[in-house]
Amino acid sequence: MKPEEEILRYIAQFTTLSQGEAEEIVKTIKVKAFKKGAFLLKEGQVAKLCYFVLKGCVRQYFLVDGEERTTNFYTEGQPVTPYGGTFRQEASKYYLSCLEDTIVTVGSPEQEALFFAKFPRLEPVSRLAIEEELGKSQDQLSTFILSSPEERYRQLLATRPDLLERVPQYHLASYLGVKPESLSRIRKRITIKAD
Amino acid sequence: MKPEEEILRYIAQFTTLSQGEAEEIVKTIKVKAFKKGAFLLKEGQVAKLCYFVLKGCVRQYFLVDGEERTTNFYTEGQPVTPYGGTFRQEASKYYLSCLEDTIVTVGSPEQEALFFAKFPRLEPVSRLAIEEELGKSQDQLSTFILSSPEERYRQLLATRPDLLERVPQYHLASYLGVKPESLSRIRKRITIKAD
DNA sequence: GCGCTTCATTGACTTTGGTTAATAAAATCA
DNA sequence: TGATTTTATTAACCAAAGTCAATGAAGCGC
Repeated sequence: MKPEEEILRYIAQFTTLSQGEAEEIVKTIKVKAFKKGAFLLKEGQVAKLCYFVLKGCVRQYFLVDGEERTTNFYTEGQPVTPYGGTFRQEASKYYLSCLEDTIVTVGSPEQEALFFAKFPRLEPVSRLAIEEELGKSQDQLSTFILSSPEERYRQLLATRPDLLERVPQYHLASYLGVKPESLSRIRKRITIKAD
Repeated sequence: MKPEEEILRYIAQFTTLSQGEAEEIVKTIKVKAFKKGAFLLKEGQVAKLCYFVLKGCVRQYFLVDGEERTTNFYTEGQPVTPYGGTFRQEASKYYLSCLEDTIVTVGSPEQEALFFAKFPRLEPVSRLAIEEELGKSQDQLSTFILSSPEERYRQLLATRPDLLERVPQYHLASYLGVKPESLSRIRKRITIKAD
């Protein structure tokens, strides 16, 4: 599968695209590659662009007292919608940094307008997609917040096992809201129980 | 302010409505009243409707081992978008229960379609509104996960002090991800420190 | 208003995560 | 490869949340 096609798979969740539409979309979208360690967004910048990960892994985090707090990992097939992305034009508190060499599509509000002018049918579909993301985010909020760190780790293990492979543990710890030492102990506890 | 106008205030965040649009909207929307203790949604039901709270308070929660875990409180001026609301027609794991006598607007996908047919200008606006909610949800996730329960309580105190008045403490505890006993101790710690 | 039920607080004890520091393992790079 | 840096684990100790149980306070129904 060519990386560009990843976005078709995503759209296919919400609607059935005609052959022509699919080809047009692949032609229309802008693809950009980032090296490991590169930033899609830095704190203080106004997020003007939206992304969709075709390949690689992007980590979202912000700083508290100089310490990084990871809030999300975006991997293949996930849209990256930095808060204030299109509507509020505010300085972002988030960083978006590539944990691997990463390929994304890039969308600006202007492109988006052109895109919907060309494919008006997809405007409501896009709303559905965002509603879906909202639902997921709220689901994550509830399952994560109301769980212990150990439950959160198990949850992560169940839902995104790929992350355990490709993301350093101290970033996962930050994401789970614990210190690396604690995550280490949690892992130990779990393997002992598993015996 | 008539309760119906609450929804105009919400929309005004995202766009400026003409007099005529505002009147049409107030005429178009469906309003429904629920008694304290009534359910807008129960686990296992397919959420077909979306709500917007005009007056009162709705608690969202789900069950883990028979125990309620509160994930949100919706009060005046907040949209209630149960996951799967419009797109996925899946059985919900959430309950939506009224903590007070509550007045909401009710929207179905069909009504929504009619609505956007009448006000096509508002379709992209609605998308912005949902993006905004998504951003808030993600922000909430990050600030909550990465805070201690005490910080979370202080946060709640700062952002939604009304909830402390109108919601029983054990529901707040559940919302903060701690046991009622712990919330009690947190409150004690804080008042002692405040001396 | 009285009584009952529900909710909030407190105490003793356990479990778990934070902190600090040392060490081991792994990744990186010259 | 070998040396250096980064990341992961372990230990000892402290603080905070969970658990269990008892007591007070508040809310509600009759």
